[in-house]
Amino acid sequence: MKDMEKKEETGYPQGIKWTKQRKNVYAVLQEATEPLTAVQIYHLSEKLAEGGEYALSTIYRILAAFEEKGLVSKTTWMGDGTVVYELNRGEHTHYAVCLECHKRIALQSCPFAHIHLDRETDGFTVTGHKLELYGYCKDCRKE
Amino acid sequence: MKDMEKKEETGYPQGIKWTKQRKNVYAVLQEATEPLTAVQIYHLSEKLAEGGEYALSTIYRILAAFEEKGLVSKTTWMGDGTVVYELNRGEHTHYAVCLECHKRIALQSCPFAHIHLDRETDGFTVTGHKLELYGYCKDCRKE
DNA sequence: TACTAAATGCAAATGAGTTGCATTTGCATA
DNA sequence: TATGCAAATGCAACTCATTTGCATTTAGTA
Repeated sequence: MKDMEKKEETGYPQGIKWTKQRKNVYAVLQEATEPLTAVQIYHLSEKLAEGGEYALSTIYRILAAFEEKGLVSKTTWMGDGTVVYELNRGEHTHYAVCLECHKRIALQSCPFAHIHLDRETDGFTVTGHKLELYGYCKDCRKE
Repeated sequence: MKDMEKKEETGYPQGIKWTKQRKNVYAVLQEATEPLTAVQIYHLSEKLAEGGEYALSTIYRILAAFEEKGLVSKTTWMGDGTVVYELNRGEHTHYAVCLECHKRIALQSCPFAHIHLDRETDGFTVTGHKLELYGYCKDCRKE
């Protein structure tokens, strides 16, 4: 009871069992500047753990648990279907993907910010969207 | 030489070896009203073949070949990463996906038809895009 | 019609992700 | 602080989609 405040001080969302592997996965996601694959998260977490070996299946279970709690969102790169995870920070980001070098460039703003998407989809209530642009980045652009 | 015209009469794009399995895959794709998975194409082609058994690996190889020739485009449903194939008909279609029943509703038009997407992505030349809307269809909408 | 490179079938391999089960561990409570 | 148990973990085996090597067949040409 008296530890209630202490628990909140941890900075971790409540209502989850905070094992060391979960803490590490969470830390990895917080430091990430881009969505990551499960395998990337797995390697980065093991690096944080220094010597501790993790089971990949545990990473998948942790990510599934985080997703269920609304902590993490799971998406796929549209181009190739790669599944990636990122911390749910409230905003959403779209990417432009270079067809040559496969680099991803985050768009500063969502092109739909001021567009009503639901106009044409009669009967359908739009709650979200995903967008990916394709083309060539300035390094790969053919001249 | 004298068969040149006959070959063109087949209606098949030239420059590819037209085996019976390729003809069937092509026919399946032409009849399709939606992008299909490799396994769906596999079953539908076998149905067309009436008794002839196909190797699934052949279907994958045919689809890869068609894609390389620019005949087919391979994409993924963004939501779940399912890989699907469709004939390259020049136009592109976006879908609204119901989060409840997973039905896909094709949008009649592309919201970007008259929007310049490249404005904000300085240095990046946009050549294409993918969009998926999420929400609830009229049957599943919560009231 | 015969030849050859490309296409096919088959079976085995790969890679991502999942699952069952025995063991370990947060964390709530006594 | 010690204790108990539900939840989390590790491991290995499994599934599912896709790929690959290799021997055989076949379309299209010379």
